[in-house]
Amino acid sequence: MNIYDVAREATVSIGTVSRVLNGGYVKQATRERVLTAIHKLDYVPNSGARSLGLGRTGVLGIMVPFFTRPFFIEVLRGVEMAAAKAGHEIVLYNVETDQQRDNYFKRLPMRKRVDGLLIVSLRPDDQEATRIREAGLPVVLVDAYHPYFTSIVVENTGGARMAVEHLISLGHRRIGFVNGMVEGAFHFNQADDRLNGYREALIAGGIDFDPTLIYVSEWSRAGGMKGGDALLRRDDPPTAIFAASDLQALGVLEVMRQHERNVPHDVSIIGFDNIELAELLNLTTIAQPMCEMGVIGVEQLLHSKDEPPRTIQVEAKLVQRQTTQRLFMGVT
Amino acid sequence: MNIYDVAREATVSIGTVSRVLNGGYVKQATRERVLTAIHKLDYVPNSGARSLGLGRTGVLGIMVPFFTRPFFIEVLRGVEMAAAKAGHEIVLYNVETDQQRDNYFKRLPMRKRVDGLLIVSLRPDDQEATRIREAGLPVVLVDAYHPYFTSIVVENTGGARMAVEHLISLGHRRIGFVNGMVEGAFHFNQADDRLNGYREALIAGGIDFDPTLIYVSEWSRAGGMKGGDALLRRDDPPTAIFAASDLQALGVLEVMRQHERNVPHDVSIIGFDNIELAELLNLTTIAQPMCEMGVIGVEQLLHSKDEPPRTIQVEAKLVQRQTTQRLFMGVT
DNA sequence: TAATCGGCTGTAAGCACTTCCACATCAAAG
DNA sequence: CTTTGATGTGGAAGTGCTTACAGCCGATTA
Repeated sequence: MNIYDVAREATVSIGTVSRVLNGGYVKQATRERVLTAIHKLDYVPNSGARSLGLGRTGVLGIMVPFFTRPFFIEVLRGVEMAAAKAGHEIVLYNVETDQQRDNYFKRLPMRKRVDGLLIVSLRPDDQEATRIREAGLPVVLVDAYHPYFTSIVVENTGGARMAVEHLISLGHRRIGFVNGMVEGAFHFNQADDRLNGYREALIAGGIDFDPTLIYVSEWSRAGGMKGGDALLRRDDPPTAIFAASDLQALGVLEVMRQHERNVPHDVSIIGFDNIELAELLNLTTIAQPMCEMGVIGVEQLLHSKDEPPRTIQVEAKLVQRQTTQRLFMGVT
Repeated sequence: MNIYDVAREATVSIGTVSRVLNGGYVKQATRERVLTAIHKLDYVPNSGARSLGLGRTGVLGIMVPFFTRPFFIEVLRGVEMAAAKAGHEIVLYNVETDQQRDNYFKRLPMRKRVDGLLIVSLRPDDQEATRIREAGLPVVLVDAYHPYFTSIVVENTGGARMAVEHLISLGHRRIGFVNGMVEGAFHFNQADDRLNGYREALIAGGIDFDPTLIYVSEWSRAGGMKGGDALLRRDDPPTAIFAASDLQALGVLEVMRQHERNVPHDVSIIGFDNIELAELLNLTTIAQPMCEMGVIGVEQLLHSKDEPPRTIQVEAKLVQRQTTQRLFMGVT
């Protein structure tokens, strides 16, 4: 079942069938004959051959680490929506190991399996970036930054500052920070920015920056638990904790519950991301428009072919819920 | 940059290059020359041309409704793991509307873009099934059943029975059921099975089956809230509620909290699925091996080409947590 | 020395499309 | 009645790969 069968059925040439399919001069009567034949034979063009002739595939790749984490799911949701709307399919490249990451960065761009590649939370090094650019594949980064590519990031520094300012405004002065870590060679670079925001807010609030109040862990609930635990065991545990992601914040909450510390009475907690669970558990957090970032990413991928790369910064917003409150001063 | 360039660089024919890539008789010295050329030119075969010549694509399709829901994410995780292990890519076909569903069922199988298609929680009607089978594309169903295809399902009836038996064993006799509904024309058929399990358990426990204790809603938290609310407003609200999915159970929990009913003291709640959130919120539930179902699905897709379709039933397990307890008999 | 054989390689024919080019058709214009 | 131009159409080349087939070479065998 191929284009020749259709051509024979409709008594036209394959060129005409192709023109009906792709748009081009075809007389109305002929077009209808061809369409009838297509319908009758239940013909659907072979997409491999199509992309070979066309030079494009109609497929967008999305490369993402640990795609089951809520943040990535939300981005993915945006990507899927935008891609579907534009008539593109998406293939998922999940990255869980350094090897996978390197492998994808090395081969993916030149295989021409996808028309464009969206890279989430992963940063190519300069050599990889150069090769990708030379391969000519459109690439957009989401939640990551590289000067060679259009990048979509939330205001990480500003968001973190906002979180800590919020805590300071509530009277807290000993503020712990559970930051995210570089997992393998994935080159997350959000952690640095959020650390800067944390520091800036402290300094602006006239509070000494104390590195021992910082715990660096995986971007996961388990990671958050480690951080919460470490901070809790101090002689002078912080009265408030800022976690670099909601998932980590949930881990901190969990630890507080285990140790029977009341949140927010004994300790205030604020996260970052505003995943669905945050709402469910009433977690105060800094929201970033995750889904929208995916949408913007796809739009950039599709509609800004030859424009120079630019960085699009999206806004972070404080979402106040029940896990932060004014510091209770039993004794000054 | 194509296979001819490599052939020229290595002073061999394209046939030899192809043989190096795909395995075949090539003298060691020649092979090395070719590999050097490939490396030097940074050559990666064009996958469109490859699949055209090869007749297969190395891609698996996964068709799934509302993929962001936790259940589907878990299945997807299994699918991704198994596909990656087998060296296949996956393309995601998300279904949110009847139109998308029909469209995919109509065209997907004959486009040959994928080597196999995994359909999750969606049931083709007989006509669609016939066309798919005739197209010759391997198809496996997960969490859905059709006699034409290998299907992987949890023991829905048994699981539901287990849930209700658990409640009965705790002394409950007025047991509400928030079941899932058919959303659009998606033909979920789990709801019927779970209803049967509910009924069976009641009858076995000598309890009258009361249809007014059943509320049918979307498979979502919002749906669960509606159900919980409806059951709560009765003159004789149930002392225990079984929800057909954890997401719905969470909605019920939410409503109970809003109305200041203590769970499990005032009312016991049990869900179905055992999503990650269930553990987080201490929800008693019936676990189904979601991730594993995805893995099995892919394995079946890849390794059981010409075997007759069969139904693989996986086990459901009761996971007791904190949302169910023995009925407190203030007054008999 | 000639026949045979296995390892290795080049050639060319697919695979199923798209698209360029040339040519045909037909109406309006000259 | 011829020219022009727009509209339609068929044929063929091109897309980048796989693989069947035939042929070559050197070593083994008769």
